[in-house]
Amino acid sequence: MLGAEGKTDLFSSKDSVEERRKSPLSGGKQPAAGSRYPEYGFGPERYYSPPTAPKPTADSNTPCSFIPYSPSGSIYAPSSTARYPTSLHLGSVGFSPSAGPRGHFSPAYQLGQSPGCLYAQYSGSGPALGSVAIRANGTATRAHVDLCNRPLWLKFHRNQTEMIITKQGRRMFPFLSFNIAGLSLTAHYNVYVEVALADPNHWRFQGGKWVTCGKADNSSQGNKVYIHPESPNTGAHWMRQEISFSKLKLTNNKGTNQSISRMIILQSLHKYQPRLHFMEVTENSVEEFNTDPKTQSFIFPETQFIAVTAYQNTDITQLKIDHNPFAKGFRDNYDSMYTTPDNDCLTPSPTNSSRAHQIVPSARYTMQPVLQDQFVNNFTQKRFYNSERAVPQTSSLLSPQTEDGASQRWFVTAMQHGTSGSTSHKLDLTPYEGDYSSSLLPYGIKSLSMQSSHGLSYYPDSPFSDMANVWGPRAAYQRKMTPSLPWSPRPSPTAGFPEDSDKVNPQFEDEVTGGGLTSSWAETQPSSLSLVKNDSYTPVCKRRRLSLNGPSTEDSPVDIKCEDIVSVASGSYCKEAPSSKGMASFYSFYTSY
DNA sequence: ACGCTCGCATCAGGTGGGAAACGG
DNA sequence: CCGTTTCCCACCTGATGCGAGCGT
Repeated sequence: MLGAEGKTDLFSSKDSVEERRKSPLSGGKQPAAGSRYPEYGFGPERYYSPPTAPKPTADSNTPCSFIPYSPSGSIYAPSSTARYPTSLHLGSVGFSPSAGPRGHFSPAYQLGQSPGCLYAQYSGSGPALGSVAIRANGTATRAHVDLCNRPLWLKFHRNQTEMIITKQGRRMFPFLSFNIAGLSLTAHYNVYVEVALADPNHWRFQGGKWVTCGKADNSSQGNKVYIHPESPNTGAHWMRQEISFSKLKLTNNKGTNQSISRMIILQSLHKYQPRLHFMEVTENSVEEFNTDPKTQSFIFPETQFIAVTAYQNTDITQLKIDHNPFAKGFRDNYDSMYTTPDNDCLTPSPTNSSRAHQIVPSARYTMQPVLQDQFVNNFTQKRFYNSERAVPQTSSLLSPQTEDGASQRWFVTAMQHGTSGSTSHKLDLTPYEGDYSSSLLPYGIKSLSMQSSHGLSYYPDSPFSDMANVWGPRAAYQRKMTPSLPWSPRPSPTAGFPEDSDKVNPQFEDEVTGGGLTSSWAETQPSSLSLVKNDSYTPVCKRRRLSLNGPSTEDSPVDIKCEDIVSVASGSYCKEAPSSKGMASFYSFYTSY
């Protein structure tokens, strides 16, 4: 059930967006380039949803004006608009057996309606939204989106994700990052994220729990949309790499003049649901915002969060500290993290977790399910992508991408029903319980944790910039290209790199098919990783608050192992690199820090 | 001489903690 | 009074510029 959440299919095909807009920082027109990914998709019969969505209201200030199709469920429509019944939720009414229960790449569930509110009774039973966009020519275009860092999102979601909002704007963490497939290669799209109220309540953190406290302030004004700076761009472009919104900032400053392009204005203590939109545009309609372009929208319930000006739940705080590189200075020392009661999954090794995350290659290229973290590591890319872009998707017995899908459970631990009190808003992860023991590495592997280090790129932007160095113009343009005017000529990233299709597609295919990972390397990798840890770890005590929720130990072993798995998987990734030079770099890297 | 790579230093910006300020 | 917001701090990452070293 939960497995379907990682992948969502559009639920709204033809959507009139009130604030249809073009990015001022548009990318350029790009000749149709070979897509790295074929138009993967599933039969329309499985994802069909009403192609004709109701026209949105003209209330541009209302997030819900973007929501043409109510079954999106998780978005709360302020009473003022009253377009969306609060009882809507995502129902799991369809299941794709062909895709298999593979977690990240699990089949999408068809969107359905059923009693209950998604936001009020989040069961996680049918988060994936499916639908089919009907093209003008009558042929259905199927697009589906993967939430790249879904495992990390799930970690946060278990504790009710909180996002800091500040006057100057605070980046989201985890940030939104997607992979999409199924777009028209040549069609142009604007990609943007909208953050809408997820429910009608005002929330308060009380007694270690998030509880509702009155009604939400529906009068919220201000920008709720963040347009991806590379918009507009071709479907080929969007499908080529992760679509990252790492620069998206959240603010509570309604007076900010940056809000339109860079910030989304939210209200503290309100629950929000980010939504991804792909708006197909045509050259002729670039400046015509009154046209009615096709818009495909996606919702990932696990990205729901409560906006706060200060963290309330210390578990969330710890998760942020453990996973956000910019908060590395707040990380506790290794020993305490493994001896204190709260060394649960939320606080895996500051070292291994971060390194593991860093070492994770772009989810785009393979280990997405394994790599539960946000980051794409430029270190990894620098050292491995150049020698073998086809990454080790195939690498490891540790990969969650096992065909049986059990590995997915690695990244999802049991709900802590008693801890946050917001269980009703959490994904029901129980289906993932019980399989840890059979699929996880020995705890001892913890020793393989790697010291988090510096100089690593966490955000997709950087990785790509590094890839630029390694892959040449194809990747280089990703970063070096400056936001250009709409439709400005842009090099075709794939045109000059015919190998892309050869190397990347197979990977993607592997993802889809649940390509297995070789296990041989896993037996050897630990030693090197252990060495790393021993050499690099330096205990540092930092202040740390204790969670009001108390230790959540039930799943800690799982997460710990999970982290380790990532580390090991990363190692496998390294080993996969055919270049001995790359390996040398790898080892020197770890021994030097 | 020129171009390239590498390492270092610097700076901008992101992070959560904690105390003070604010407001109902 | 209490909950929330704001501000400042130390710490960290990442981008950039510069110079040294090396090869052509």
